[in-house]
Amino acid sequence: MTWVKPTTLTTPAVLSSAVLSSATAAAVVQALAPFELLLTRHRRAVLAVLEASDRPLTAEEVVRRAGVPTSTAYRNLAQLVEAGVVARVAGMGGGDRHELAEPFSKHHHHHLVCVDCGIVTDFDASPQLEKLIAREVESLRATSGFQVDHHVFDVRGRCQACR
Amino acid sequence: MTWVKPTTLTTPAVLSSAVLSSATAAAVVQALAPFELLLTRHRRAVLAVLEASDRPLTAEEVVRRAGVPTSTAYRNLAQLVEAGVVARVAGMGGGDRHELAEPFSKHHHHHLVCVDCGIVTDFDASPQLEKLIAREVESLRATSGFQVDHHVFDVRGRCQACR
DNA sequence: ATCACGAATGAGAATAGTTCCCACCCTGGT
DNA sequence: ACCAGGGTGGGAACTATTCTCATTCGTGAT
Repeated sequence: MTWVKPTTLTTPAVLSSAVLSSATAAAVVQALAPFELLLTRHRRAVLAVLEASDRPLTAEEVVRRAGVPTSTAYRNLAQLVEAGVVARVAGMGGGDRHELAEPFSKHHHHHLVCVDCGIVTDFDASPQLEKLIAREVESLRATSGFQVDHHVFDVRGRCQACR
Repeated sequence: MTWVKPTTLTTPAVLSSAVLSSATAAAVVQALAPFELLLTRHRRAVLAVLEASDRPLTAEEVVRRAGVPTSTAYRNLAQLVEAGVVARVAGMGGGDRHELAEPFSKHHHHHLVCVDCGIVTDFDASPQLEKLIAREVESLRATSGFQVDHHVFDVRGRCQACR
């Protein structure tokens, strides 16, 4: 009996069950175009798990949840960050974390980082604070030679589970 | 002629020229005591270069500037962070950065992080913003189960050199 | 001073996270 | 069907960090 090549991956093996919302997909395609990047099924899977998660994910978590090979996941995450579709959140061990960049995610938010387990959860700051931060960032842009991309307001401590 | 052991390191070879201020040293000794950590000459050298620097340093920079062996530098930095004498600042590549923790450094400040070269420089936020942040953190402590250690307000972008 | 003992050291091995390499695959255009 | 260009994936290579353990140091008691 001759060996037969398994069915090609039109129905990929273990890819994420999460599906990228079509609105996001459309916006992402726009954002990727200038970089000559296509929205492939792997990139779609990566973005889908990020969109589905309520907190930023490590590269390894993305690999597991999206069912994408490690090297592809890293490459795609880096390219998506480059294109501004994904934001990297600096963690304190266990690697950096990733989430959809602000224009593509639900809304502006900040992070609660557990210094023990490294888990990052989201929270909203008061509008007052946001306004004041915006003003501060603007004045920094004016006075320093710094080209400001964005700001980070993270709170660090110990989550309930780790206490 | 018999071999003679070289002079012991009472005058260490290439250790940092920076000297830890005696006020800081005294406070550090207090802080280390509960952890059964001594203020050794290596730890003193590490703290001295951190105190002398106007920006947070990577572990490798500490190794070079303090003239301390790599494994010792990492071990000591970790212990000093544990004891709350040193603060780790999450960078975005090229490794985490370290500075004296707030009670031991000159004053409260925030960071300007270059996303290209990773250099971190310090800046002060307006008192208003600080006040508002403090209030926000307090309400977080109250509403979430989170035990808040401290907050991070960093601004990211591109430094003049990298533009 | 000397001793005893726990803390500290340091060279290299071991790990974790990430990037790189490169031959092969897939898709869209002709 | 063929070609061109981006995409893929397994593993090697790299980098930052932690671990291991025999040796040395520092401090407090004698």
